Amino acid sequence: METTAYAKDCPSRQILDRIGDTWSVLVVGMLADGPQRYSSLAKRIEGISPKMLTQTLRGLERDGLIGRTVYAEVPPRVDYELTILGLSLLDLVRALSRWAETHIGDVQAARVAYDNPGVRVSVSS
Amino acid sequence: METTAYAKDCPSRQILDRIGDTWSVLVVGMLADGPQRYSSLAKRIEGISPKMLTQTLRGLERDGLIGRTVYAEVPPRVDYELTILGLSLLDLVRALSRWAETHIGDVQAARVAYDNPGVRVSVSS
DNA sequence: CCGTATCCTCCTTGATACTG
DNA sequence: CAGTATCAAGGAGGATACGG
Repeated sequence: METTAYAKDCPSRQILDRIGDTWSVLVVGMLADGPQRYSSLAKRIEGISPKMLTQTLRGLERDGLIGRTVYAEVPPRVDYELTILGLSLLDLVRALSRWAETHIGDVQAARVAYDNPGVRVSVSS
Repeated sequence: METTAYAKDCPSRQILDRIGDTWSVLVVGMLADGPQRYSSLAKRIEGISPKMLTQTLRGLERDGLIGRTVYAEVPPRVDYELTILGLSLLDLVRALSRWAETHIGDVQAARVAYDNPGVRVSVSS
């Protein structure tokens, strides 16, 4: 029952959980372009609901990956930006992207092979 | 509705999905020690159910990350091992671990700060 | 403008019993 | 030994209406 003492404490798992989260990665990617407001992020990240956007931003802020600045203006204005730590994570995400772009071909080929057992490529007779 | 054209096609997302998966990472980590049988993995990965183990192994196999070898013996014997591609992914996972170990302190400190607003560290008066 | 509150649905996972 | 089949439960996420 108590199962995975591993999953909870392990630093890698905590980071993986964040990095494995779709919206978090997208938000960090967007903020790579510079500080942005809530509404800007909402518009640019297609398909995200206010609930998920807020939830994602709070999580990233809590982990010290992004900063949140409230301007005392009317109408209200809130900017989010990457922290140094967030920029460092961005590097990591980009390393991941590089790996993905390099190897996705192999993965997809493997999938095709797995899904079509016994089929030879480009051999008709 | 159709939302994220992004999420589905993007190579990064596909790899992230795999890497973000707890059991997949654990299995890959176990196989870093060399080829192993199903039962060995089941025993060493605490808390995993046969269903999830099989499901995870199939997924990794389909993506070309691990190989599966069946020996015609009695009792049955099946070995799993990392492929070259799987070893490459292992490198990536280790890079992630390194980042995590390096920065987890910052993240945890940020969390404490976030969860205890206004509290100053080590200042009692 | 920047969110929060609510409801609801699906999907993943877990537990467990069983088979080739 | 190496899985498969089945069922139930929980939580993550989407849609949406409303508040400061």
